[in-house]
Amino acid sequence: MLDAIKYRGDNASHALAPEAQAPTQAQRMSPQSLKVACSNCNLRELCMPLGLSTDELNRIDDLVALRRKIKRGVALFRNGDTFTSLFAIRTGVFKTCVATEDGRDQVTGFQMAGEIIGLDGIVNDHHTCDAVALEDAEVCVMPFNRIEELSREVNALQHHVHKIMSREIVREHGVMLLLGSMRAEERLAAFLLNLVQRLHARGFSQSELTLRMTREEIGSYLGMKLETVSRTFSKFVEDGTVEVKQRHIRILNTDALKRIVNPQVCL
Amino acid sequence: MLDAIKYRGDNASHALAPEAQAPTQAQRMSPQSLKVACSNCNLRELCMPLGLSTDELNRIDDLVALRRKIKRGVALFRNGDTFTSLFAIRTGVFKTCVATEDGRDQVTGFQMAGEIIGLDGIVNDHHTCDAVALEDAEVCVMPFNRIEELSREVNALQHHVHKIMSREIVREHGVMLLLGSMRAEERLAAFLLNLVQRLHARGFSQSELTLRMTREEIGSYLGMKLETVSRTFSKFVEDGTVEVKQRHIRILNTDALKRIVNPQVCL
DNA sequence: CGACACCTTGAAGAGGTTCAAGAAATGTGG
DNA sequence: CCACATTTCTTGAACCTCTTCAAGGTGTCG
Repeated sequence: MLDAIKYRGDNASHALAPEAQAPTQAQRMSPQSLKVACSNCNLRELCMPLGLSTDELNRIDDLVALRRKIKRGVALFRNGDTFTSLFAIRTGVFKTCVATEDGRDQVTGFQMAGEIIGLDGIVNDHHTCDAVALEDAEVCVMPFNRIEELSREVNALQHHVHKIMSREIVREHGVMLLLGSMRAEERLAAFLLNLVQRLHARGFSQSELTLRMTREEIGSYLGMKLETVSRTFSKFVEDGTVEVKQRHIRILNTDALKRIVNPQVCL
Repeated sequence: MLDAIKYRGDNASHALAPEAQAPTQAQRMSPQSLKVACSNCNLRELCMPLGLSTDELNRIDDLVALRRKIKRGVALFRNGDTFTSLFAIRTGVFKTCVATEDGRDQVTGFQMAGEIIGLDGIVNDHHTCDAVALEDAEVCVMPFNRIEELSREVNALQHHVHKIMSREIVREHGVMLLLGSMRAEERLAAFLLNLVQRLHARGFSQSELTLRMTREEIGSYLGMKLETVSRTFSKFVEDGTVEVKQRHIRILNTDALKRIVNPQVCL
């Protein structure tokens, strides 16, 4: 499903241990290169189209108006906020969530480096969900009118924007499938496999990960109560499928997880 | 949520009783106007941007390569099919559904006149879901490369495409909320309210509708078994909230349904 | 008119929730 | 740096909603 992204970060530990992160490339460079520049960004392959000419690349650098740092727990945008920009995540993990009028809410996704958030705001010029940083984070702010302008001129960018939105639609189909037809164990197994796969695509381990979200947030995303999440983790531990130390997870048996998600095919 | 569309069809009964439908405008017109033309289409306000110049309108007419009739039960496209075009529904209702490898499937939506399907195919040039007609239907086929071409030149079209995709993302957020945090009664009530609202936006009754899908399909969409759908309908009937005669539904107490969906706010 | 798909209803059972209590980790202020 | 408050996580027990299995009814179409 997810494109096979070959990404080698210069500091592959940053998302697992961001607090211990070395200075980023931009921070280390000379003043003039402090200018925001997609063409230099080590996440380029994740959020920008491939195969651009140098001219096109230079123009795309103008897409990012500024970078913004978001402290853990703070919202990048909230339901009702005026929509102006899309955001490309540079570091950190976000959750997005929607709410009913009577206060229940639902996490609709967890987003990490290279992913784009804010697409929900385009329809009505207002955001319809909250995006909250689950750890200190940094995003590139891309004013949407600039995106539209530039994508009229750079075909690859235009198509890239369409693909990003389509990918989000397809991702949500997957979540609907999960919420509509899977049982607790299957949901959590699918969740873990998805997370670890995305982290792996970013240069991290295939078997170890640190959750950036609470059991309650996982539960909200997966449509189950936090107690059920906890119990299901415990069951996986009993079965010897994973090791759980609070938020640190080590997957001991990937195949077992896959079998849980897809009983028929894998058995 | 949904735009307040003021649409007056010339034959307001067609979606409720399509088999008794009078000839469409195009069918009645002289040969030269048989050419597919958005500028003439009585659904234009639903699927095209507003406020175009006549020049722009004429160019948009070229978007639709052809119209295609789909018999009830037949797929417009299937998971795995090569993606080439988006489809604007002229008449009829479709369901879209995704499937796991081991055969379980999940209805991801029901689409009706003026709505656009096929967006899932953009990311990987292949469709990832099936779109099946629930009754005899007709769609406008819009090759996606033409859409991209033209939307580089017509800003309103470009923005319209973005809005359509964003709207779909927001809609799916709503479904996730439903699947993740509502109970059976709430889901079915929300489903009925949504359906009747969309039908009303198309010129139909606010209180009566004919379901085009089976209990099983409703159940799949809402993440519940067909028996539970049936039982929940029966409960609504007992409570005097709706009248159910097979697939014909009459809503007797809209407020009661709203209260079921939003207990706190409405009580 | 008979076959088939679809819908309804009942009874038993499973899976997940709710409520409750305690343990572990994390953050804060002195 | 430690004590305390707070948040987060785990586990148990009772309960409830929805599912499963089963049977019969209704409607539709060739």
